[in-house]
Amino acid sequence: MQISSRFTLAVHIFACIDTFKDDYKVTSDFLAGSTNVNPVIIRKILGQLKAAGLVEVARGSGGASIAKPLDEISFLDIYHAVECVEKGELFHFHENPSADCPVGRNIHGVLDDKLIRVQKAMEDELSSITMEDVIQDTRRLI
Amino acid sequence: MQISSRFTLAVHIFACIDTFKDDYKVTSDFLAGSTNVNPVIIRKILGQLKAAGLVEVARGSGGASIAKPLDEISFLDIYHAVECVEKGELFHFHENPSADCPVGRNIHGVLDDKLIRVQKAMEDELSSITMEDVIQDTRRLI
DNA sequence: TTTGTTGTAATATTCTTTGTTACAACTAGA
DNA sequence: TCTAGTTGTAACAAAGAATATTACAACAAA
Repeated sequence: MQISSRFTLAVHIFACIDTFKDDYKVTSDFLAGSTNVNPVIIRKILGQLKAAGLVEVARGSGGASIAKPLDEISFLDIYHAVECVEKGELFHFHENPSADCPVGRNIHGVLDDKLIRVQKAMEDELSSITMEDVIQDTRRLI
Repeated sequence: MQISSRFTLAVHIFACIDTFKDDYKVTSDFLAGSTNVNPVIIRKILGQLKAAGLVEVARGSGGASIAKPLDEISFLDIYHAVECVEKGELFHFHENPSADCPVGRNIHGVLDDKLIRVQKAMEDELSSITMEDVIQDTRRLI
């Protein structure tokens, strides 16, 4: 399985808010148009980003804005905010290895630290990329 | 979403084959018992590992064996063999960003290389761990 | 008060994973 | 050759997750 598109959606949302902040009120409908994703999904993601302190959303009057300097918003912040992976565990372990088998009994003890190493390598790379990088590349391309 | 349990299952399968190779015929039923997973699922994974040249499976008489030295079987080999992630793309990109929006039009151009960097960091770490490591730790614990 | 928006619930749809049943093809050994 | 046990695979079921959709109350600004 792949990591939920909520992640790329969230990055897209940030890019839109920053790009259009001076010219448009960036609402969930506006973002739904740019991403081609249902506005309710957008609102849910905005809610998660808001809960993580990454954006502010104007209830009633409408519109979203970015709550922090772009270089302080890393991909890892976004990834955690939108909960792409349950309980923070990248690998789905088979649930009930047999306790009667020497291998089944010890497979968690053997594997867990290795899986965490892999996950950490990925998260370290995520934390090295920020929305500042994305916005600079976006401006260059537009 | 998490990475399919086929990955941890495959590692478990290798550990079982190596541990029990001298004392038992390691069949899909045997492995189903150790992992607590349906034997048909086990056979499907064994089929994928066989297609990747990592194991041999005796049709008819039954039983699986490991096809290569343990230190030449990396987690990345296994991960690719069992196709945990479709098309090798770790991140699921939202499908149809709007071509009418400057951001939607360019989001792939901006994001793709960054996502590949993250994926590569993970795969590099996967390739640094081998079944030899797993077997040594398993023997220590048993 | 009107208008447009957010937050959220409820439900539907689609997709993927995993489980299950069934059985033909196969191999070794009696 | 026959038997017993196994693999490979198809077909289908069940469960779970992601995403879409509809609906509407709460809200804020003009």
